[in-house]
Amino acid sequence: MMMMMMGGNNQFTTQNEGGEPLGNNGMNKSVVCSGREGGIPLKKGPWTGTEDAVLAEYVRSHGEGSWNAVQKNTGLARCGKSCRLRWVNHLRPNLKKGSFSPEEEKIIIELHAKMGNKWARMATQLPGRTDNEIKNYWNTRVKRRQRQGLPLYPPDVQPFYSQHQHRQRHSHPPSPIPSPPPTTAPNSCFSFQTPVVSLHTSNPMPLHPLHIPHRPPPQNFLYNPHSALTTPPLPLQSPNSASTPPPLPSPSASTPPHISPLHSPHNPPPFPTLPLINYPNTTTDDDFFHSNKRFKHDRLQSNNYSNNHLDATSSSFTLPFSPMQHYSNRMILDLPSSSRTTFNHHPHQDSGDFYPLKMDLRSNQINDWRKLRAAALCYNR
DNA sequence: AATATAACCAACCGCCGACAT
DNA sequence: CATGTCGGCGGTTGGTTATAT
Repeated sequence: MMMMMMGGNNQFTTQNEGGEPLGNNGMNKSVVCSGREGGIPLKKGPWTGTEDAVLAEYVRSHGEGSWNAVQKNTGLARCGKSCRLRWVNHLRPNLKKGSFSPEEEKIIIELHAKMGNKWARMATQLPGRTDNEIKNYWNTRVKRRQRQGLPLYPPDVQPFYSQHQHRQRHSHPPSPIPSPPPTTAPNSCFSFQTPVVSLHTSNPMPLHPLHIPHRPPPQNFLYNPHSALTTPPLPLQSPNSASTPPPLPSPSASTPPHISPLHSPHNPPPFPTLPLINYPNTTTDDDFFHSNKRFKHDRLQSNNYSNNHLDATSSSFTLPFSPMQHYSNRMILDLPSSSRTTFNHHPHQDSGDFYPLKMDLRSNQINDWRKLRAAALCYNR
């Protein structure tokens, strides 16, 4: 418990005697997962390692799907949606972590040019990557390119847009930036709107790296939830950008120009917009990325990661660490995964491959998360 | 050293379609 | 056929960290 208080972050799990969450974290808005199932108040916010272990063990035993059964059968105070998301984005095997490789980035750009914001579909083309990762990457890229006044797509990538828009999933504009309603402006400027396309690729979903059969409902193993605290939110920032680029020609003669919600003769964009493709003298992606300090840093981290971590494609290794054993011992640091602690972990001394207590640290503070995940999955295998 | 900004990331929300009842 | 449930998807939010000023 003392270790919970350590570190550069003052967020830590607090709970009362019954394990009822006292504090909240920033994610804790209105409850979408009904908030309470079977009398157990559902927890929100960052996952702890213990919760991860419970979920991973459950999926290992019973297979994917029936996510709502997780809470019922394990006592894990998470709604089915949350369990599924956690599994898909963090716990399932063969997930790649770390920065995207240049090749992956190129693929993402090409895929986005082809299919727009179809993150899940794009993820099927990038083994080990999740739609959330791709989405985050793209959104960051959009912001960065906009701020830099650079085109979203490199010159060799031509966005391909369909004849008509797909259904709009939401009534509100899907833009990360407030924008006027779409118009029929003939010229296509940089747009945050989803350029939905007619997909030529009907690639089937690749086989799941870990084929987990569905199994009948399980025996229960109960779990005691915990909670997290938070800090107040920060104000949003408005983007600033470079000069307005010249209008672009339609991507193809057979397809109508992409309609930008940011550009209209009647509703001029509230801020300069970017072109969808590059101009002759603009910086290429690679130029930009390699002049980007954060990018270099990420590459460095990525290299370190690949040097210090196991092969992402490997899903069949074992560790002395057993998450469930750890869980059952209840000798845990059940910090929320948003918590930071000065955990005495030395990446260059990992050769011992023993990870005490880490199950209950935030996932992104666990350097060898893949090992941890694999350990959870390989337990008792 | 302190503050501001950018980038990254995890997780939530609402909507939708498929399916069961 | 209507309704409810569940799982999936895309958009968005907000916390944390790294870097710049």
